[in-house]
Amino acid sequence: MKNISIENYLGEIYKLEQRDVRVKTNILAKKMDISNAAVTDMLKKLSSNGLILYERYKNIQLTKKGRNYAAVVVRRHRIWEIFLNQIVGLPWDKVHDEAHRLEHSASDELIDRLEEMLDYPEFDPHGDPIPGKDGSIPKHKGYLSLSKLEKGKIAKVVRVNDFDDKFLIYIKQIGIKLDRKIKVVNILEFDNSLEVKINNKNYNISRTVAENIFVGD
Amino acid sequence: MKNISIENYLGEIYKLEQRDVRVKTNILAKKMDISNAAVTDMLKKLSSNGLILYERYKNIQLTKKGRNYAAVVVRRHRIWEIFLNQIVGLPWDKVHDEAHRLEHSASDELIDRLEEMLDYPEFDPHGDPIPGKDGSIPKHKGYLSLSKLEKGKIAKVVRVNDFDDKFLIYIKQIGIKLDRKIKVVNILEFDNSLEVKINNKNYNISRTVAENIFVGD
DNA sequence: TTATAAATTTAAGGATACTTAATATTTTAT
DNA sequence: ATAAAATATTAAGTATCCTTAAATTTATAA
Repeated sequence: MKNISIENYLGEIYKLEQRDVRVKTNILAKKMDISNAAVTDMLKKLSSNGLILYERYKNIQLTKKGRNYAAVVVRRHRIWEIFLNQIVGLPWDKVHDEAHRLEHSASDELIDRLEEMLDYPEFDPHGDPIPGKDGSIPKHKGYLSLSKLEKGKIAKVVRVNDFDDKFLIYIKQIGIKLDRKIKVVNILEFDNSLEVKINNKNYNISRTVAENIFVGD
Repeated sequence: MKNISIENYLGEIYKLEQRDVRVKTNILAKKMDISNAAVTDMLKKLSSNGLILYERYKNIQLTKKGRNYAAVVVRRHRIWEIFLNQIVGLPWDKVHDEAHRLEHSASDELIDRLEEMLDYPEFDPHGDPIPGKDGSIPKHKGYLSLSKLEKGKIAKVVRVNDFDDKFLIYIKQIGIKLDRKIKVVNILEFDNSLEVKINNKNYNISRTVAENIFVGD
């Protein structure tokens, strides 16, 4: 039987590693809203199961075995997200939590069937890649953060960070969605915020917001 | 947060009550493949939560509160079953187990959305009724067990018991599905088995099989 | 450099939902 | 009616995954 707790830890670690974040007890505890002590306990368990490399007080890393398993978990999650968005019609900002609960419950056969229904998508509704069965990860072309896009340039949104519903609701409200074109009109020196043009309207967005939006060709 | 274990117990008790089966420790233990002792423990908990009426060594019964909650659980399960069967295209004999895992994970909003997509169905793929939000239970017309149908009569299948995949696979293989017409050609005295006509072919089915198939007008 | 802050781990303990073994009660068959 | 069988409960214990508090280690900043 699937160990839901282990799967959740692996998924979180995997997503952090993908973003090149150093994975530490503290971060995991905050992500999962549990105590640091609980995380330490579980890290020992993951380590003894050969899923992570772990030394006291050091950063942790997935082993090959751990990464393979984690990719399966993340794959399930993202396929559910697309399914809920495209087939069921749930809005962008609702699919993450729902998929998080469903991701441990579906059989491999069901996930495969959903993937088939969706015609083998490469990216989920937030632009996050769907790991293949072999663990391979699709890449966006010309990928960079909106906060790094030069003044005057235009690019299209290919991914947004999905860890905060309120953020998603906010950017949806100003017209940001996948494939939408954005122009950086100006970068304001005094607070580093950006003036951007979306759908022919100008908005001022904070640097923090821009850092969580990613564009590509 | 939902207590999955409690929900599973309530669902099982509810389904037994619907079939007018006396609900006892033993039956629950077998259904859920756990020890009698574990069931006794949980019955005390359900009782102290006001979900069942429980006295040592006696049959148990859902309270109003317990029945309302159980109806929600069963409702979720059966809506998932129909969704998996009709929208996702899973076969008859696969949907039960899959739905059982998914039934605790979906939000109320998702269940409502699935129900809407399915155009508010009354019965699941096995013919079991979907409890309404108010706990009301749709009824089949002229409902009775195939084993009670008189010799020479024809009726259509409206429900089959779903507690055994192998049973479902067997009856599917001889052409039995919902709305299919069945004629009782003969009842064999020496073993009470039935000769039935399905799709213009004759089959001999055991009394046990017939008892798990239900027909109506 | 060193004091302080932050992060991490250890220790002790709690809730949940199981287990097996022993005991108690009810049911069934003679 | 009563012995045997079946069922149910209690008791003791386990695994999992959390908690808080105290101790340890690492990082930061004066």
